[in-house]
Amino acid sequence: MTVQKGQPSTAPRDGRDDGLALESFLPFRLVRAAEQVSRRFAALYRDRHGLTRPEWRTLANLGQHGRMTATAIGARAAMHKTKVSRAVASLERRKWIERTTDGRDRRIEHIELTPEGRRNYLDLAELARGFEARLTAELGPAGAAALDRGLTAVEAIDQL
Amino acid sequence: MTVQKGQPSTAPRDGRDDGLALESFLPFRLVRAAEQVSRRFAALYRDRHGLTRPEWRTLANLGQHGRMTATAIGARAAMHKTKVSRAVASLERRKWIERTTDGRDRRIEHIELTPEGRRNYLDLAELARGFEARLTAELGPAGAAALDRGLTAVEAIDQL
DNA sequence: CGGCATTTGTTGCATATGCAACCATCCCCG
DNA sequence: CGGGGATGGTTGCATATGCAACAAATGCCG
Repeated sequence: MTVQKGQPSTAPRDGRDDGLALESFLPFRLVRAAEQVSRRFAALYRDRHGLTRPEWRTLANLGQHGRMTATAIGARAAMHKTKVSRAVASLERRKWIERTTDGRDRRIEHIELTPEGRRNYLDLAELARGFEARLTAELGPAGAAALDRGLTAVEAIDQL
Repeated sequence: MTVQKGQPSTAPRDGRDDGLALESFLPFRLVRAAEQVSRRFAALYRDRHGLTRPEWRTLANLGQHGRMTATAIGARAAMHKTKVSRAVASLERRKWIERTTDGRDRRIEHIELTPEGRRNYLDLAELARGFEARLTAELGPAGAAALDRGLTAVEAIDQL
């Protein structure tokens, strides 16, 4: 059987130049790698404290930077403002954070860890450092260095 | 003010060895890079054909490999079987694919592109190649090569 | 032969998410 | 002053997702 002009068959085209090899397609590989790593790390803080990813990221930012507004958290954590809003509400219910309305501009809320929140942040930070160390070890020195440079290149892109 | 032993302050700890610098934390960077790239590519096929990501991945696999089962699609596309099931149902409603129950094992369904499905696959494959070319150009030769090696290292991990 | 475990795929359910609309507040200027 | 527009944050709604339970079919093995 021969493929006719203008009547493409539905047979596989692996390797043909009009198709696509998904397993080497960069966006696919990037997402799959991110999901693989992220799921494993997320399982750690989920099992330990029942945190979601937006909550973990919010906590991590507050632990690192101290008092912040919700907008600032969203910018640093690359999260949609609704995610931040819900994560902050949840962490407040846990009493891991406190809000204070700004005195001059009452739209703004300053968010801050409570002592309990900080304790849990430090605990999770240690968990994170350990995870990253194991990950880096698995990647090997060359692999880890390459990934770092590759991600730096992606981070430098602001438009496609 | 001094931090007391056993009474940690809630002040920022940027750079201290008991905290975490999120902006250099590998899982975070990986997820953020993946989301940035993936969102832009997803916008292309969403605007062009109204496809979701599971639908795109299913189509890409069928286009590349020809007739497949749902399980095989899930394995290659790294998707949960419910995602595959729903994507297949949706593509079937569009008449881009057809199912055939296997003669010997009637649990198995063979899934295959229709001619219309193949046309759209080829169209999207071209879109994908163009996107990847632009992405690679933005990364630069060194960045793209580093990313490739880094992702290869991640792909080699099977356990943490 | 017959029952139990396995495999393939679907669906109910609860949660997570993004968008858009919204409220409250503030700022800019005419 | 005062109204239009911008900003900070929350919420309703529709969709997307994963998990667990499920049905159907098969195969293993006593």
